[in-house]
Amino acid sequence: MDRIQLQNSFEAYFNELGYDIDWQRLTVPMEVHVIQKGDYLFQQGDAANRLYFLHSGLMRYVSVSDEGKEFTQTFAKSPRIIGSTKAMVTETRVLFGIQALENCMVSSYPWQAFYAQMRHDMGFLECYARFLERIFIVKEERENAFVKHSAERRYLDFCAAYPELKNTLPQQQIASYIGITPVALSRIRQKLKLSQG
Amino acid sequence: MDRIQLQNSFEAYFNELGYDIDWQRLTVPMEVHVIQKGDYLFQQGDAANRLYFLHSGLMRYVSVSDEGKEFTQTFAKSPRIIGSTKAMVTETRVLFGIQALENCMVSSYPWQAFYAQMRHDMGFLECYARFLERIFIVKEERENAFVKHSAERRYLDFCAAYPELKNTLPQQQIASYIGITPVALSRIRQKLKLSQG
DNA sequence: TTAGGCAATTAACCTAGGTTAATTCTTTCT
DNA sequence: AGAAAGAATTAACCTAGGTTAATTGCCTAA
Repeated sequence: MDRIQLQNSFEAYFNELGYDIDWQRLTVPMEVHVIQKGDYLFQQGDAANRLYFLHSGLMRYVSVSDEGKEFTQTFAKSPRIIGSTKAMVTETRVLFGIQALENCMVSSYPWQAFYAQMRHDMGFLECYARFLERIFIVKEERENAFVKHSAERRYLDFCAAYPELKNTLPQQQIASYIGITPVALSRIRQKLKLSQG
Repeated sequence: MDRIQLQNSFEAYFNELGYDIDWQRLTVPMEVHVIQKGDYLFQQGDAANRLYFLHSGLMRYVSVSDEGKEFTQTFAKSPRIIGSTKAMVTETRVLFGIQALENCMVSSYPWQAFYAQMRHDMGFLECYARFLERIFIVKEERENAFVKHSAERRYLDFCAAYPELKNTLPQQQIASYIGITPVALSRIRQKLKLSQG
């Protein structure tokens, strides 16, 4: 994939929402990142104030607590916008890293410059609003799950939501997405196996 | 407060962000709601697809689990936009109710009609994006708190974030915001009292 | 003024999930 | 094929917070 193709598929991702966007405005140079499985696009604590787009591959958002425990906030499957909205918007350091679970192809723009050019485009603004609405709703649903559901229920929900990841991902990562230890996940799986064949 | 004043203070809230908004576009009729302390603006399960604005008073977002336990998602202090972004945007039933903790004055517009008129205004679209960015970041911070911090730490954070509510709110509500039972909160307070005067 | 009702505290007991560590199962590397 | 490293399981024990219930304190209404 060359730069033109990357640029095209980035634009196509937005255009699919059906808004009219004038991409001629955008002259900020795009960067390309090739991330090998296991490596990080950026690490927790970096100044990652860029808009990233995942062209191919699978990544996860992972943050580490003071006590050194990993928590997986999200799995992100291409094609998709990725990055930290908070770090982009508030120019603060990012609270999680993004790690490649497969070899990944990513492109990016510096957000401030990108937004300065695109904010004059109504179609883009609406797309951006749709994007923010969506990620907000997902976060709210996750808050809901953590507060109201048991670990077992969260595991079952994970299996339903990501049937393809259920068998390919190491269980440590699944556990850290659910918010429990690998030991506890193993116990839960054991229990489920016994109770329903 | 008459309707004109309510309309003005609603508009002023947006205008303060510094974007230029042409409110002439907005012809959808505003509704006014006076909610007595303890009553609900809307209940969990309602079709609350309106944009609400809290002019005066204090409210909380409260959702009830299948087992009948209350969870307080947010406290909202005037002046502020309130309501369910998810219910507005996806036209689904709302997953929480909004209860008045003091007598409250609220105005509202039907979101679909409101957005249909205002989406052609760039200033409004940018305001809306700023709003969505902000509520997303808050949700993300809360996710973070639930996953990484103990109940004790969440209580201390609550006290720091809402010093004025700490003493006026019944402890059941504080507990339900922190995500624990009133009994557990009482225990935590006891422990803190002993350990540091 | 007192009775009734709710909020908060305290205590005793229970449970989901954490911690540590030993064991087995899988990969991968040579 | 065999060794070494990592992933998952299992078991024993621990802890934060839930549950139930009794006790106390506080407010309100007759």
